[in-house]
Amino acid sequence: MDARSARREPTMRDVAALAKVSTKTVSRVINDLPGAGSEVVERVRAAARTLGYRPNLTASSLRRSDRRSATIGVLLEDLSNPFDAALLRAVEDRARQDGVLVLAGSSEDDPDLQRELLTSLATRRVDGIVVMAAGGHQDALQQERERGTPMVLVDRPPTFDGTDSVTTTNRDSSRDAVLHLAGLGHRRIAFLGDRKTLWTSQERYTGYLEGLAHTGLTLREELIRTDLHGPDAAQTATATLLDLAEPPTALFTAQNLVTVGAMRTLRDRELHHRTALIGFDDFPLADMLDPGVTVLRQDVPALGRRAAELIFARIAGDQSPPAHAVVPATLVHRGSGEVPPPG
Amino acid sequence: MDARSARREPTMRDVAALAKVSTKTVSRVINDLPGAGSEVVERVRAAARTLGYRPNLTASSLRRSDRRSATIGVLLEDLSNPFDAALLRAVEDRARQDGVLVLAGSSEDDPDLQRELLTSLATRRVDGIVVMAAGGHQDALQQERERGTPMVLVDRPPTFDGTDSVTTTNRDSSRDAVLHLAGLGHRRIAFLGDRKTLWTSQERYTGYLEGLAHTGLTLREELIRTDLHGPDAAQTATATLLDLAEPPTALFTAQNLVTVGAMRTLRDRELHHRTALIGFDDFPLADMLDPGVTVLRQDVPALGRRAAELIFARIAGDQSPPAHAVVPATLVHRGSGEVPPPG
DNA sequence: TCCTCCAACGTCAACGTTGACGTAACCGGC
DNA sequence: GCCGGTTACGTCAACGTTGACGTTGGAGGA
Repeated sequence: MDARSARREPTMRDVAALAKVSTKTVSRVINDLPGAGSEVVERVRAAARTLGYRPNLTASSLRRSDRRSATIGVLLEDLSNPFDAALLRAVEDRARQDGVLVLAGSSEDDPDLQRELLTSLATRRVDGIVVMAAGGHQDALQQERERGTPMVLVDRPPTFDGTDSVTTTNRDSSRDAVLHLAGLGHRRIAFLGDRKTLWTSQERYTGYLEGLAHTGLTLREELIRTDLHGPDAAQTATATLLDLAEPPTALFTAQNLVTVGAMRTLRDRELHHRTALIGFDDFPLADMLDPGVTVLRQDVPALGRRAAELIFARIAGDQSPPAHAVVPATLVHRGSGEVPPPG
Repeated sequence: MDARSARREPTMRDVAALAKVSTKTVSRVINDLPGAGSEVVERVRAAARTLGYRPNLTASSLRRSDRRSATIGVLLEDLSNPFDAALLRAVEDRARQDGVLVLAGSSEDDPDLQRELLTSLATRRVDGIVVMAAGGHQDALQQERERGTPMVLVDRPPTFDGTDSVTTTNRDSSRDAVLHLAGLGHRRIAFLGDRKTLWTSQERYTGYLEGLAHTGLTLREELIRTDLHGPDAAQTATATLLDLAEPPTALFTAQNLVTVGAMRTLRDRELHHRTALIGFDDFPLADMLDPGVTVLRQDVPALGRRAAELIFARIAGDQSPPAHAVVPATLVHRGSGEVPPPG
């Protein structure tokens, strides 16, 4: 019960002394290496058990030739965000298979903070890093990569060469959403997007444009709202859209919280059954609302799994050219995206 | 771009050679210790910069007298669960202040898996552990604690002595919810609970009983449903309740997913405006539903912050008697809990 | 002038472990 | 009985860093 200083952790030397062998032999037994007789193995095991010996991985990885720390870093934007949390969990599940533990951090989408976390991981000599790149420059990531650290980018691709990535079909799926709305007869489809610096936002906007172009709709600048930071901004932006002389009949909200904000305004104005809405990113209870919210659902576990597979392949020494995996998002029809235009 | 084996990480020796000083002096400069002249400091800094030197924390912590790894472990039930994710994030935020990184793991509420993760953390010599104890025995936790590892339990208290904990007012808040419902005139208040092995479930059930007792309502066994594992079980359980000859007029759902399941059934039967509902644990969009869902909201960030404060105090050597912090949950009125009994 | 003291360095060993290599004992074969 | 090979150990040094403890030179005081 005392402070940890009270008891000293037993070392191989202690075990060796008790088992009356050399530390090297203890090492062999602990690591299941050949070169120890069965009787000695038993003696060492017994000694380790009675002392409560547990190997010191930091010492081990310092000395080992492969230098593995059996630890990887996962740098996301915000661990409390359900999207990020699901990603982390998927990576963790894969890591566990290899007995690897995960150091997790939130970059807050701040390149400086990300750089700090990156060096923090580096000083701990992690075997690899899975990272959701913060907006703005990726200098720190590139530098880390050029030092040879295995790295995989998730959700957003690298702006430099030679690094694996796993992303969602942001552009194609956004286009599909617009096509779906246009197919119902909507002609004035608004776009509400997140911070423009985010790659995903840009892609989804591009997809929106492609959707318009494919259906021969003209782009109306007044129907575009970007840089919406959180639900409140989205809520007021939606209000300004609905106040237009010719308001949109359908909304494409390119991010989770933006969708929520837009929904609030529609609901306040009792337009939720008369204005179509498709959101990017699924969220819990989207089906319980009235109408159910039609969304583009990302396969987050697949995203994480893929990223984990890639990083572990690189750690294992895979030298193949950089992979850029793309995981499809699917349109989930729940009602809000199926509201027809008035008239 | 090659494998990491290509380039060797520069060490203090390399920096020392370039700056023409001893490694010890480099150590002094890196750690901002006195005993290095300003000119030498500059030379060493320059050398470190040109070589891209970064200290090796594993070697450092192996050698240092305090043995700090500047890393703590956080073992939760499921990192992808929003509750757990918010907890992790709160701990991370506090940890960052001390330059400490967080090793995160999901125990799946499985004591064996938790034990494995625990030894994984132990071999990495983490400075402390924040853990959401898995149901069943806490032997592994107790053993780890008895070895002297600083430890704080969150959300569920220890079944052994001498360890800090942070929990929510499960019992009192549950009682308040029942009192609130009874105050509106409800006489048949059902209880729907999670796995009975969970301490939180038991507490919430006890609070329910206290609530009944305080208002002179008699306990009706047929209104109790426990061991509901996820929304589906809750959904069917709610159906059986509503099929009773004398169905409940109010539901107290003691967990997140149970609340969701109950809501689905109420909605299916179009009883959501006629049956009162209070749930334990808030969830996103609870206010967007119709009616808004009245919940007992736990202050998850406070829970995490408190746990982090406790663990860092212990790591810093705090020897005061075990603390058992309790964070209040608050009743958030949104409508579903304010539905009066029929008649 | 000499001695003390301190700042600014350096030397050495050790943290717990493992790679490289040494060695003694034993086995089978001729 | 000797030789080559193998098995089961042990010895030693090193991984990168820092604590303990030197050493040096110069400032300052008596």
